[in-house]
Amino acid sequence: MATLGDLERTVMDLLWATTEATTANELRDAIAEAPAPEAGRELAVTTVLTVLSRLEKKGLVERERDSRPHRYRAVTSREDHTAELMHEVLVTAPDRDAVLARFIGSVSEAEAQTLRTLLGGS
Amino acid sequence: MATLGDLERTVMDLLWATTEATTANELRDAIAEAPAPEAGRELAVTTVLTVLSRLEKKGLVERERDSRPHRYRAVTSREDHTAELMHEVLVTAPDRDAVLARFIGSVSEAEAQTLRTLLGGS
DNA sequence: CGACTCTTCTACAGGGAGTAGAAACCCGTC
DNA sequence: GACGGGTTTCTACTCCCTGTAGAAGAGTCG
Repeated sequence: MATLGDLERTVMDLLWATTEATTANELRDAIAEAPAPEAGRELAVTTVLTVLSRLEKKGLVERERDSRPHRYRAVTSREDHTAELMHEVLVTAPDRDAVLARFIGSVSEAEAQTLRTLLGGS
Repeated sequence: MATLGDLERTVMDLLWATTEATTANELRDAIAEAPAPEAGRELAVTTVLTVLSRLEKKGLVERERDSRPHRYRAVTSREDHTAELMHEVLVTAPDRDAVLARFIGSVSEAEAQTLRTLLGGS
């Protein structure tokens, strides 16, 4: 299961936040001007590039190699990725129904309502 | 998010498979005689003890310190643990409803049915 | 060609996990 | 009360992942 480091996570969050393909330099700047938790981290652009390469290897990011400063974009949306992770976790247990039962117990009422709607009648 | 290594996972699987508190030696033997993936790994008992200590530190395992060969047991059931992990993953995304929508799309029909039942009418 | 920018290579430190030996501990027995 | 054998704790080492970045290589525009 692809687990992300802090910086990798930060980069993915930025990529997920936009539909535009982004350059390493733009990401570098975005990280520097980020809010609270990431408080102006002045990273070298090579650092960002290394992280992007690793994310690419993990299949989370793809790059446009032909545009001059390469541009990167997330392969899947954050929602797809998160849902996929949840599913991966789910299938690690033999008794999935039991897991789902506990899981349902842990979500808010609003989320439960969302689920009812999603699951439709029948 | 407490992510487990291979051996840690193997140990947890064994502890989850029984309600009995188990000793390091018993675990060592169980691993050696395990099926397919774990094909007879002859570990030193100290190795198992180290892993158990780490699992204890992670809060996944507790031990009976007073019984002579210490006995270990899983703190939560596999199902609880898995459901908790799923929830942790879910809350990493800002748009949880969207994640749930994707998630529902990824489960089997049988599981969807289970969810409908769990969520009850209304 | 030359200067500048961008990318790739290479490297290192720090931390988690697998693995286990050495040392310390506990208890029953001679 | 010291000895021996099983237990537990300490310490350590390796490997891999992640954060971090410099040095070297490559592409581009004048």
